[in-house]
Order: sequence, then C-alpha cells, then structure tokens
Amino acid sequence: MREAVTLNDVAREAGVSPSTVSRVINGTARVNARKREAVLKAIERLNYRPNLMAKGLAQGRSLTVGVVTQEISSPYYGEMLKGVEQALEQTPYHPIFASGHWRADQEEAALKVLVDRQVDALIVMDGSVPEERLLELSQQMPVVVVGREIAGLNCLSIDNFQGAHQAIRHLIELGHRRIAHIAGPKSHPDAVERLKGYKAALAEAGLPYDPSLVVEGDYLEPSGLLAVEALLARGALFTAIFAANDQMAYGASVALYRRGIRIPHDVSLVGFDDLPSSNYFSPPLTSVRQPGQEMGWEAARWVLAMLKGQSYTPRPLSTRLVVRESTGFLRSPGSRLMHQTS
Amino acid sequence: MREAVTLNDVAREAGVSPSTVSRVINGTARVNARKREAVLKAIERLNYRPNLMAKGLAQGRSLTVGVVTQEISSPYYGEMLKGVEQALEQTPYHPIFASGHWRADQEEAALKVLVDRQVDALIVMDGSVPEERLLELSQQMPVVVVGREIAGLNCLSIDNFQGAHQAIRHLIELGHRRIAHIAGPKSHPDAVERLKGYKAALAEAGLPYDPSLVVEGDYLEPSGLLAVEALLARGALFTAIFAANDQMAYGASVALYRRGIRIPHDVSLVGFDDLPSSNYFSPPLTSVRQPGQEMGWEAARWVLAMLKGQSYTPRPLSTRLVVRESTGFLRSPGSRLMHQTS
DNA sequence: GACCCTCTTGACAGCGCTTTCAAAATGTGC
DNA sequence: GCACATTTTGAAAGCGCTGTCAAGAGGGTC
Repeated sequence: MREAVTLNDVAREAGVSPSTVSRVINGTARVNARKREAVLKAIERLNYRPNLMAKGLAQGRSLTVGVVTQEISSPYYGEMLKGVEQALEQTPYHPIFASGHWRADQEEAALKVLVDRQVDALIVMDGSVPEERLLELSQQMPVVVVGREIAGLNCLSIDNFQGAHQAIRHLIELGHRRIAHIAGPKSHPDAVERLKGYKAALAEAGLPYDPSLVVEGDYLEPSGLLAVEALLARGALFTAIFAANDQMAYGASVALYRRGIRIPHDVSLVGFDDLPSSNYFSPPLTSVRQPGQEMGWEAARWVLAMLKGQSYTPRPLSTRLVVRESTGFLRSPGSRLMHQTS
Repeated sequence: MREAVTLNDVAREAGVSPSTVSRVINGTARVNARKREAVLKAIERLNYRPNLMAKGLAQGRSLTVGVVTQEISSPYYGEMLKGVEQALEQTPYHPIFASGHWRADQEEAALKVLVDRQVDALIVMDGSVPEERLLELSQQMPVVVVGREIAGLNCLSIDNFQGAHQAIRHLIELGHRRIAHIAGPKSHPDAVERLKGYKAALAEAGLPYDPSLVVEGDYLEPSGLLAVEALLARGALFTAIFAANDQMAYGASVALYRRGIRIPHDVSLVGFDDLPSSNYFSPPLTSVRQPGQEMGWEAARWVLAMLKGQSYTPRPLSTRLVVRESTGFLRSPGSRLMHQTS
C-alpha cells in the first residue's frame, strides 16, 4: 500500500510553501503566474490528490450531505436518492445515506451515524423522528425534510390529498361507484392525506363512504395482496381499487390475478407514486405520479443553497394522474365481480 | 449553530489528560477505574460525540467503504446495496455510494470521488472499469469485485451460464421448442454468459440455434419492449421468451400485452435476477434468482475481513430457478402465436 | 533616495484526534 | 525502607490541510 503524496510533497517539489500550494488549489488568493505553473506541474507530476478528510478537519466541514431514508432498496426512495445524487454531482458535496428501516429507533440511529460523520447538512425523507429532534438538528446545520410538513423547518412535499382526489375522480368519471381503497399505514401523514382525498372525492360525487371498502396496508407489496384477499373474503363489492402506493397496487394485482379477476376488464386499479416499473407493469398501471427524482433534486438544491447562506424557493411539486391501461370504463352495473361476490 | 464539544473539553471536565480520554474511548490501554468513571461521566454530562473526521485523519483511515454501482435507483443494485448496508450496520464502517451510470468515464469519476474521500476499501459492482485500474487500486486498499471475474482480484459472482441454462431447461421441459432470447448488452460479461447458457441448453436438447430469435437489449425495461416488437415485426416464431434480466422481461410483457398475447397462455416468459417485484408481477414472473442482497452482504464481509487482515471464504452464491406463473406447458404445436405470425 | 502602498509569499498555529515516549505512580521482594 | 520492575499517566508531536499574520518584494510619488 503506497504512501500517499501530500500537499507538502507538492510544495517541496514545486519549491514553494504549502500555503502557496493550498492557494493555487483553492484559488483563495492570487499567486504569481510562474509559481502557479510550477505548482500545477508538480501536482501533475506527483499525481497529487488532496486528502478530503484533512481538508474537512481544517475547514470544519466534511463536504457531505446526510440523507435519511427508510429503505435504500425501495424503488420509491431509489428515485429520490437518484435526484439527490444528481443535484450533488457537479458540486463538491457528496451524499451519504443511512436507512431507518421504517423504525423510529433505527431512524434515530441513522441520524446519529450521519451527525457523527460530520455531515454538513441533512435531508430527511418521511419517517417518524420526533419533530423536536429535527428542530434541534436544524439549529446545528441546514435541514430539509421531504414528505412531512413541520412548522419551522424547510419542508418539501406534494399534495397527497389532491393526488388521491384526482385518482378517485378519474375512477368516478369512468363510471365506477364502488371503489375500494388500500390505505397506507395510519402513522404516515401522507397515507392519512390520501385517505382523506379518497373520502372527499367520494363525498363530492355524492357517493357514500363505506368503511368496509377500506383496508390498511403497510406500503409493501404483500400487504396489497392481503388487502384484496381480505376485501374478497368479506364479500365486499367493488369495481375499482385505489391503492395508496404502487407497491401495494402490485400486490393487489396478484391477488386479483389469482382469482381470475381481470384488470381492467373486471376491476380497475390505480396506484400512487408512479414508480418507474409501473409503466411496464401489465397492464401498465394508472397511477398518481409523484416526482420522486425531482423531489430529491429539489431537496438537495435547497440544502446547497442553505449551505451557501442563500435563500431558495423550491419549484412547486405537483402530482399528476398518469392514465395507463389498468383503468377502464365500468363494464356494466352488474359486472362480473359484483355478481361473483354478491 | 452550537460549538461542538471536543475530547479536550471532556478531558478538562474529567480532570485528566486528553490521552486518557482517548484511551477510555478506544480501550487502547488500561486506565485506572476511578479515572475511567470520571471520563465516562464527563462524556455523558457534556454529551460528547467524537469527531470521526479528526479520528480518521489521525488514524489514517476513514472507516468508510466505497461502493461503486451503475445506478443507485436500479432495483437490482438496490438489493445489493441493502446487503452491503446490512453487513456494515454493526461495524464502525459505513458505506458510501457512487454511481457509474453505465458509462466507463463516469465510473472512473465515481472511483475518484471515493478514493479522494479516503475510503478504506472498495466494492465494485459490475461495470467496465479497466482491469488494470482495479488491480492498481487493489495495491492501495482492499477491493472486492462483484459480478466480474478478474484474475488477481477477489471476485464474487454467480454462474450466469448455469442460471440461463436452468431457465432454458425449464422451458424445454414444458415442451417449448422455439425459445426467443432478449440478451443483455454484449459489453457485459454476465450477458455474454447468459447467452452462452441459452445456446448450450438448446444444443443439449438437440434444438437448433436460431439467431433470428435473439435480440440484444440494454437491461432496461424499454429495450425489452422493443425487443419483442422487433421479434414480432420480423415474423419470428416462438412460444417462449427468456429475457436476460427481469427488467427487460417486464418490458417484454408489456409488448405482448399490447398485442393481446397472453402470458403464459400464448407465450411463456422467464426473467433473470428475480427482483423483489417479480413476485408481484402479473402473472408472477418465473425468474432465475440471483441473491442480490446476499451478494452485497458477502462482498461487505469480505472487505471487512481484508481490512482486519483476515482471510475470508465467501459462501458459494448460486442461482436458483424460481418457477412462478409466467411459464406454462406448451399449449399445442400450433399455438396461437405460431399461427398468428406465420 | 526616502516614503508609502499594494501585492505576493512563507511561517506558524490550529482543526480534533491518536500515539509515541518518558515521567510519575504503584507494586514487589528482600 | 530500599532498589527495582511494572503500570498508569500526561506532554508533545503529528495526521494533511487551511487561514491568519507579518515580512518581503515591487512600484509609484515627491
């Protein structure tokens, strides 16, 4: 394992002081053109690469941005992380990720890891860290929260109510009257909002709210499958399903497939998030698009601005219903499913 | 932004020297029980957290492991990253990711970023960095390569040939004789191996290899869709498709769906990777399981061992065909598709 | 040629931690 | 109670870099 070449080596090689080398590298002060040349040559010759840890220590910053997600492998967070990565690509900053695994204690542990690693700023995605904790952290460094709204903090989130509302409107316009909902966990504010949007859209259309058509899932595929089975088991009558996220919609579609219930022929299905894979689902899934990548990007731009002491107004993030092939007109008042289960 | 409390503060508070505090924290030498107590109390009282950057600089290591992937948001890499994260969770090390975006130059840039950040070890997933470059890096720090076999390096990969072979055997056993293949990019060694496995299995069964049944994709969904369209356009006759990865299989299924070709009724479909979502695809996708998470885990354990100067023998990683509902017996010699396109 | 200004440069003191090294404290045997 | 071996401890140097500060080098003015 070779010895690393340091700034001192460069200084010696170029016949100048370390300070001068530092100045050339960072452009922090004018340096005589000849010396600058000498330094650059020496850097080239020795193939010098600055030690970012030393630099960080000296400057009191690490040039890293901490990102807390729930699960790094989740397609939903994947999109956001990609956005963050992209926004940071051309800057001196680099993201460093830690996952909360959907558990408050692990999330706190993730925060600790990042803080200990001296991240210069923090992006927190969803989760259930107490608000006070985040407020406390925001005293120490720039913090941007994605997917939650916390007074006194810079937050970035979409209108979940509106998104759900759009989805239900779409189904109603297609003629559906009995629309089941696979909700997200009650502990997630976004899930609650989506449920509200569902109810509101029904109410506006003069449709009754039937609690037996709502099942709570946990945002993962298996729970979508289970939800549909529960619905079917209790003999619920429905011609469409609105799942609070795409992953649960995937699960739901399998349950329907198993029963020989065809999408959208017998039942229409709408998801939320519009994951990249939803476009390639079969049938391609109608879903409420949530601009994950853009959210990550905006969050990163925001903390960058805060780090520079600038203000930043994130572009408004809006949801958009992407209609694909998993939704269709209600076939007939007494569709197959209605008969089958009644 | 509050001033951070340092080891010196703790020393003063506890009435001992900084060295002693360091010793208590790291357990690098015995310390009188009373002093240790005093130090621990002081740490508690001041809520001290060591500065990992300073520690890193002093020790000449960063306690980070660099991981180069192609795309952090890809479900395939997501699984591996999760494995890495998991393996590192209970250690002092933390992963730091950088993406190559499927481009050699960006991959090199990613490597540079990680090396500049003084990662203590490197995990390289697939990609096309020149072998010499990796060998050079391995002189400087522990390196484990996943998904490539490079002489002189610690590599971790599955038997792609065998996996593809299994998939084709399965289709043949179901009666299929004309099996199309959506290959991965020729530049990827694993794609090449999978193609070889496909050919070998055909040959063993005494079936001819028909180049017109093979289309090259790029491992992403759209290319799967395009591939099937190309196949159909050229009037290829087939009753089954083996896609070199699940994402292309997803794309393929959409193309088939659009043409009204049913899976597995008209055409059987097999993927490779067995992404988590494949289990919830409709119909649930038959796929060659590649233990992504385990691969990440093993790679991480391996570099950890190397960092400790220990040797490590990774558990053998094997592929396994997971048969789900996207494959079925050949309906009849003259299946729908055969007629339709002939 | 003395004086003042501006620009460039190097010495040096950190950043917060670790790690020798030698001094201080403790313990042992007689 | 002494000489000696053994721990335990603190002082100090250093990891590789930055940034202040004051000295040095030029240049202009009268």
